[in-house]
Parts: sequence; C-alpha cells; structure tokens
Amino acid sequence: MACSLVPVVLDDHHGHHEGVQKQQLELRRGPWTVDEDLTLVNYIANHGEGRWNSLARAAGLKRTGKSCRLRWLNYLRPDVKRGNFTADEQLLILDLHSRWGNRWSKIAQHLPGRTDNEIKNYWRTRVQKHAKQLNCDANSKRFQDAMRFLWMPHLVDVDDHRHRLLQAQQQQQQHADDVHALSAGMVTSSSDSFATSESYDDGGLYASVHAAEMLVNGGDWVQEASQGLWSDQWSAPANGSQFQDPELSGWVQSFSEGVTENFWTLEDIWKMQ
DNA sequence: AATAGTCGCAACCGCCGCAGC
DNA sequence: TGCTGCGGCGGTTGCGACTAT
Repeated sequence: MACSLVPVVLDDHHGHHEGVQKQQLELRRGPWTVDEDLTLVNYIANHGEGRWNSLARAAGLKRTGKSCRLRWLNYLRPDVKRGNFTADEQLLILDLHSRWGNRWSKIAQHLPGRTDNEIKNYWRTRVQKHAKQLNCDANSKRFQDAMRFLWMPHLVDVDDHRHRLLQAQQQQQQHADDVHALSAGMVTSSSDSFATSESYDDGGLYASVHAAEMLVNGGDWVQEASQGLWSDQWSAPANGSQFQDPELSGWVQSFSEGVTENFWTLEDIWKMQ
C-alpha cells in the first residue's frame, strides 16, 4: 500500500455545513512511515496529545488531525496491547457485545490496552465469520444464545485447561528446581508447596471460582457469575433443553453437535488463542 | 510454481454531539 | 441562536499476507 500525497479538501468534519471554509493542502494518506511515527511520538512526548489538527500542523506532519489521533490511539500509544485476544478477553467481548451491541469504544474501555478498532476488527472477522458459517446473523438472538451457551463454556474450558497446564508446568519446574537444589545440598521452603497432579483436579469448583476471578474488570459479569447465573449456563445440557423455544432448542442442539464434531473443537479454539 | 480466494488489520469516511464564539 | 472547529464513534475499504487448489 503506497502512501499517497494528494490534494485533500479539509472538509472531513462538516460536509453538511454550508459555507465551510475549505483548504486545498498537500496531505499524505495511507500507511504511516517510520519517520512520521517518530515525528508524532516525539511531538506528543514533548507537548502532550490533544488538539489534533493544530498538533498535526505544529509537528510538521502532512496528515489530518484525525489521522494523527487514530495513529496514536490505535498504534503508537505505549500501552497498546498487541497479539491475539486471550480467552478471557474473548469472553468479555462476547458478553459486553451481547449487552451493548456495537458500542466498540465502550467495550474497549473494559479491555485495558485494546482499542475499539481492534475489537471491532476481531468481531467482524472472527465472530461474524462463524455466524456466517452458521447461516445466521451475528446480532440475532439465536447466535447470541449460541455464544452464551456454547462458545463461552468452551472458552472457559480452554482457559481452564490452559491455566491447569501452566500450573502443572510451574509445579514441574518448581519440582525440578527443588530436585536440583536438593542435589546441590540446598532445601527451599517452597518445596513444601509442591503439589501432585491430583491436588489440582478440583472438578467444577475450579471453573466457578475461575470464572469469577477471570473477569476482574468485567463489571456486572463478575456479579452475575457469583450469583450463579453463568454457572448455570456453563452446565447447559447439549440438548439445549433450557431453551423455551423448541425451534431454538433444536437449532442449538445441531449447533452443539457441530461444535463437538467438526466446528469449534476445543483444539480449534485453543489454536485461536 | 502460479493463481485464486480468504483473512486480518490499518486507515479512511461520514456522521454526530459538544464547546466556544 | 446559529456557525464553526474539533474530538469521538461506528461503518467501510483496500491491500499485504496467508492458504488452498
């Protein structure tokens, strides 16, 4: 994608206003260069952000203020988190979207380091793709129910599995360290806390506790989890019997079978992380 | 190896609401 | 009270990367 230098009418905010003053300026569009990034970062480091149009001019950037703002917020800001969404984040997005719809900026406020643009892209590319595969609208109640009753529990399972795996790895590492220390004639106090694999085989209890913990920043979701709302849903039977709508129930059953057979296996979701 | 199709994501566009004058 | 400038938001686009054939 080549960066273009084209005449741009500075009319990007109020095209609907008559008599607006228009300027013909040579403005850059398209991908930002390293030099532009450095210019913007350095300028903000020295002068702070805000007042984007004047900032763009003062910094000598041939960009609109909007473009500068977007570049900073979505890419250059030091606290922007990169990489795939964690299961926790996916769960949170699904939950918040079911509450607020496409209020991306509002949703982003609950995912530190994630931008509204990133969440929006995630939703459109991943979630809507699966909705399309299911031949239903991503905003439909059916799809949202499927998300709540099927995808979320799977994500919890995956996150649970990952957590246990990490725990086991840490314990194995600790054990190895202890063995090494003992072999070297040293004894560490932490060796007392070494646990065998049985000690963290805690069944469903873990999922409930973990669910409450994992969305620490998730607002009401945590409360709902603690009130048993979500734990009920996690134990939703595969036959969808808790749906009052028999048509929906049947549909969910086929969805569930699709999940377990060839759609979203745990392995698939694991790979998505 | 070449081509077509798909995906992921950065960036842009148009609209809206707010504040200052 | 209306105009203007601006920040912010959600929707959309375009293109490089990746994958399948």
